[in-house]
Amino acid sequence: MNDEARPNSRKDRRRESEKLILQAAEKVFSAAGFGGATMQLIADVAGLPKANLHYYFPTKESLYRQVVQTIFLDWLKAADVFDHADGPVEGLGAYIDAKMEISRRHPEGSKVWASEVMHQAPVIQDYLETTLTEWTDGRIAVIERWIEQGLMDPVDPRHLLYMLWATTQHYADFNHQIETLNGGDPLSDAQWEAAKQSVKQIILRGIGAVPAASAGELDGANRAR
Amino acid sequence: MNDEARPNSRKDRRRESEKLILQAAEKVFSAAGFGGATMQLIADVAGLPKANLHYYFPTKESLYRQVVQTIFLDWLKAADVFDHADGPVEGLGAYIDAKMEISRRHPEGSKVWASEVMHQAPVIQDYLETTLTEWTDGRIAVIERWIEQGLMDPVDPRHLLYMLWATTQHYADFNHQIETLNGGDPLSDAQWEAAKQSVKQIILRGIGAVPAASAGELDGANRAR
DNA sequence: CCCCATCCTGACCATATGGTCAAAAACAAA
DNA sequence: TTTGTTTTTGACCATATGGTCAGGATGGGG
Repeated sequence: MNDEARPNSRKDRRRESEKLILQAAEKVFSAAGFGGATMQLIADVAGLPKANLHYYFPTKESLYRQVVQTIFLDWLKAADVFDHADGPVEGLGAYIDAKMEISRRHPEGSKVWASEVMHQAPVIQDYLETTLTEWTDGRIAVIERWIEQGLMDPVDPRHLLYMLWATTQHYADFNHQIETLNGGDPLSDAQWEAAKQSVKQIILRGIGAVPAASAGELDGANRAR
Repeated sequence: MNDEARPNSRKDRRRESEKLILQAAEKVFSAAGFGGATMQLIADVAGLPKANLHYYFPTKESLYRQVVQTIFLDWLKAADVFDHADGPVEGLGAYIDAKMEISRRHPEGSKVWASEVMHQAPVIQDYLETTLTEWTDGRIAVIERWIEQGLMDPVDPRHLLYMLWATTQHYADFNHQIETLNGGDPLSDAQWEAAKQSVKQIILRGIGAVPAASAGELDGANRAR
């Protein structure tokens, strides 16, 4: 009976309830925006009485903050693939794949994030100024190194990053528009694959990316434009 | 005295009032979303009593619908540059320039549009299904012709369009994030120019675009990949 | 078995909001 | 000036919403 490691400790159940509420909240916030979302609707989606939400999250804003925070952390984690790569083809390719996958599997989170930023980031401004700024600076350094190594053309790293964010997140934030233009159907597996390939192809070609493998041989040979 | 052509006819004043309200509404909707916007705040921004808004626009939703509609029409008009071009370098280049300029001058409109689409287009779904679908199909045909003429690589036109929308609108929808990452300052003239150049360079290079001028000479010579 | 902390919830409250309305003001036409 | 129409607006209403609270249920530890 007790071979199962403490199935329902107090902390566990609390964590489960919080998670349930957070998931419902993410759905509702993503579908209606912060202003349009109601605690009642979130409660209905979670299958809990409204007062129960307020037991775990004292205010609507605190709940919203948690949702946005969680999304941001997931986003950061997925961005790690950037580092474990020797060159832009591998690094950016993996990054695009990872972000496209997120856009496909969790479009709600992306929408909440987009909405938050569009509204002047009222609750996560500090994240933008600290964590995101640091992360961005780090990635810019990586890209600049790739440029120096002749692995890609000299493009403004900042705008390249914006382009990566824009294109990948577009498939989440505007999925409704994309579906409508697709005859009302969600993208098929093949179509998602095509989307990934298109994005990777255009961007990697657009920056003149060279596989890191060939770098060892050529070294700085193709440094000049 | 009457050399001025009927300065204040009834219709004129009505149009002016409507315009004033629509502009205020665009600001507020863009800053707070449909759900977060209040008629009272729109009225304050417009400098009119709230009841007056309801004289011109019976409901909040009708006002919102007008705002979105106007934005969409502006967007369509700007997209015409696409047609008056012989090849991708000129056509897509001009299109990117035009959309970047809109993102810079009227980020509010772009945000309202993004918000509307993110929320499943509750009020302009019909536009997506009719006008936007037709416009998209037309542009896809143009791009396919360019590909046939060997003016660019064979890329999926649909995903290319999404990429154009995503990258250009990103500078409007996420302008707050971009400003934060820019040290809290808006992009300077030079930075906007750099953004435009980066986007154009990467995309045009990414699709292997060739100036139409060289097409007359080479014709289909470089058709194969 | 009892106790106490944690958890749950129906009922309730204060406020904000979209929208209405009747009366006044403005104004063009006669 | 008079008249009829359009426009303006303060006061008002019904409702929805975020949040509170007191009392009850639950369940682990003694």
